[in-house]
Amino acid sequence: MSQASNRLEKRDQLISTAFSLFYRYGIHAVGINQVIDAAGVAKRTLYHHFESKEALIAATLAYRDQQFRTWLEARIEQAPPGEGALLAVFDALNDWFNERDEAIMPFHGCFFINTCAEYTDPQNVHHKQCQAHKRLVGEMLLRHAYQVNAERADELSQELVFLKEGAIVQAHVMAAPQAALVAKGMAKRLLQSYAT
Amino acid sequence: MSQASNRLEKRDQLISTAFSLFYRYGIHAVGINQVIDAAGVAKRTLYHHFESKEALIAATLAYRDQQFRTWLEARIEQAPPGEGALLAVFDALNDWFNERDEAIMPFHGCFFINTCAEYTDPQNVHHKQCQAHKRLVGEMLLRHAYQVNAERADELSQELVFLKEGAIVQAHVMAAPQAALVAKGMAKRLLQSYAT
DNA sequence: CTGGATGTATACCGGTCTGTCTACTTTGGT
DNA sequence: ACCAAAGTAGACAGACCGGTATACATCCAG
Repeated sequence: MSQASNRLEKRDQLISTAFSLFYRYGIHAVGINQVIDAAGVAKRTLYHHFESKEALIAATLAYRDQQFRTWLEARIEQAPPGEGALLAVFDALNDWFNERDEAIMPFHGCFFINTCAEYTDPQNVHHKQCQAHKRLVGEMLLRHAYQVNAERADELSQELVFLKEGAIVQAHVMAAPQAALVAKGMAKRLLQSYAT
Repeated sequence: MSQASNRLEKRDQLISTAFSLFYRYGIHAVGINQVIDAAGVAKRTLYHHFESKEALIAATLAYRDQQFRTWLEARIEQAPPGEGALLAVFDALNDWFNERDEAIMPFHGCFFINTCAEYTDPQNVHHKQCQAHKRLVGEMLLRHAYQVNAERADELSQELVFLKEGAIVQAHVMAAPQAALVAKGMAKRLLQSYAT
């Protein structure tokens, strides 16, 4: 057993526990005491690793950003490049919504949209961090859109983002896990109109 | 001066004040004391009209549901029926995002999406109330979609809802008020493919 | 003209919030 | 073997939470 890392893992333990609680119950609704109890860690330890709750929130957003983009990138790479890759996004969403992919379970909406809902001011630190995440995901789609239609890649990827966000909201708010399939159908027709 | 209604208006005053605060800062972030201070009302008065904060939240959601649907309905009715009405939705969104319509200012995202983000469990009372609102808005679109393509009205309205939700999220999270125009462009092409 | 509904102001209750502090233990690299 | 880093448990501070209680004022309908 790696005792050495056991110590250093406390930080990650706190982050992943905080993420699970924030994601499920919302950030304001979860107190620091809940986090440390669930993580099985002393309060002092939390404040050893993080200056404040704000810092923990920032770390949680960074953690999820990494996890989510790594997951989506992997799902896309398994598909054929170009159109296949872009449609694979919606298959990935489908598995996410239906909690069929362990790597990204469970589903309680988009953590970043949810966080922006709690910090509605676009100038807010956390809101900005969510924007940065969405920008990176958008750029990911853009790279693949480039394979489909280089001249209109910006347009195409932007429109696909709309379908993606719409699907996530619909799946969460309406508890409609089939939303990804509707969005995929729309995406297919969109791709046809962009085919070169 | 109508002193009689002055009394009865306190309830509405509380609701509209609570809405403004909840909408801007999130529900969990706003305390009951903030609400009564902003409304200029005694705490006893709040608890005379509402059993609890939960009850105030419910009333706030009902108030916004009414306000929003009345506003959107009016905006749609001003446009020619059928396609015009459906496209008018996106013009309305455009004015909302850009805070050009006093009747619906300001813009901090969709109150119902935001509330679902704070109460992620679809079984939660408030989450369900948000679903009900979205269902009513969806039915509103459905009625107009029926004028465009009676056989495929369900499909069409559902797809327009995706564009609408996508636009709202994009406008809020990315602070991109032009999102409504992108969505309108997509909607136009969608309507072409549904034209009878 | 009186009584009940609605309002005011303010103190209070028990609990929880973030964050600090004390005092002690475990661990691992040098 | 030793010391700094990282950990533990838990009390504490001061603010704020939702909600109740007390005591009194205003208003209007029967």
